[in-house]
Amino acid sequence: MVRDSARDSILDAAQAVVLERGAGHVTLEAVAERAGLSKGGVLYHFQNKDAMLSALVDRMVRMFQSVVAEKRKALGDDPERTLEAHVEAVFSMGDQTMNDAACAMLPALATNPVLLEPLRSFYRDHYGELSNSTVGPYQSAVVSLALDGLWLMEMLQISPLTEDDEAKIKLMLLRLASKPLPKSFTPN
Amino acid sequence: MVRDSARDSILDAAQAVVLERGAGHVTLEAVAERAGLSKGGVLYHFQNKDAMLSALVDRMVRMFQSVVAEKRKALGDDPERTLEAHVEAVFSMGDQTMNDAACAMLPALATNPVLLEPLRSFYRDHYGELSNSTVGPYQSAVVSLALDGLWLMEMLQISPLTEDDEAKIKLMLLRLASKPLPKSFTPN
DNA sequence: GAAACTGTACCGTCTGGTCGGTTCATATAC
DNA sequence: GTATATGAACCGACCAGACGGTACAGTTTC
Repeated sequence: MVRDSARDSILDAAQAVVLERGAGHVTLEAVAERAGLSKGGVLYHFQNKDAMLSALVDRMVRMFQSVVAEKRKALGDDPERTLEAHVEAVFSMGDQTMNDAACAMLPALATNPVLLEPLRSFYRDHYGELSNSTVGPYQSAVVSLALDGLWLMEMLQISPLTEDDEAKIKLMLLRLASKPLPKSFTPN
Repeated sequence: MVRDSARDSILDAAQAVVLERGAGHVTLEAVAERAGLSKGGVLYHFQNKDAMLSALVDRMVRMFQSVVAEKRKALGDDPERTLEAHVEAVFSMGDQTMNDAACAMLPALATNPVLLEPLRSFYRDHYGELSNSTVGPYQSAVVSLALDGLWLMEMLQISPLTEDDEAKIKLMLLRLASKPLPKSFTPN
């Protein structure tokens, strides 16, 4: 994880602005002020606003990918266990980082959905890999969707789940990610 | 479902604008043009922009609640089967309506997260009810989170799932919503 | 003719983006 | 070792356009 300090501190500032004022109020001036420089300074580092928002999405996707890769490595780089790695990754991030992820995606979604392309491509790859899982594509999808649901809760800041709840849910998801369900639960 | 034709057609137009130009480009003028009247006309029906976005959220939450209520009734108004009703409701909506729901929430999220309060209150109630389910709170939560995940996919327009996939997933979720998992999957 | 509705003109503000500086550290020349 | 030059980082004034909102006049409906 290499940090270009100037660019990264601007992106950090942008996320902070999302958190404090909402995704629709991410202006160049607001970001500049939060980052401790002027609008001109921000535009020196990013060609335009879209480039900044795009970088925000990009950075977050890469970060998450690296966490997944790390967890996958810890599980022996077994393609059948990618889903487990995914579950581990999400829960290892914690609410804070999950919120950061939301703050990175929301401005892009608000101003120009095209900027979410890196995220879309990530999801395509991810769902593509799910067919390799021990538990089959549909059970995998359910687990994966539940993780996304957790993310949505964080994004809209409406999660009514306690940490204890989340720990229990993690356990259940880990088992659902590694052990096929009895036939009475599966389609066909 | 009572429709105040003028107000509702403006709200429809607003959702269309979200779909076509993105949540950040929902301006009074754009909505007016799409609805076939002028900005003044829109502002006659809604005190200001926030009121319009708020009405958008409100309408969607009420719509979804009524669908859930309908499905619950069809299942005999059994508190233990509320979760099943919820699953049925989500899948009965289809991609189109799910997308509409996203289009109703996104502008509020972008301009003023406070406007999402009706949605938050809905989720609080919903998760409160989950403890009554036959399948216990954690399994319920997993099912519910998966539904939210589906919604998120639609919201970010990144769902790589085919209709066939979704049908299979629905089946699995319905079973997970009505039959407790074997002990080997549950915490404790 | 009153109430409901719609259009038009306009104002003040905000925003993205441009552009011509300024600072300052480092490199090069002599 | 001093003078000159270079380039990266950044500032701040400014502009054109978009936006939310107001005021008010006109139209339609009953």
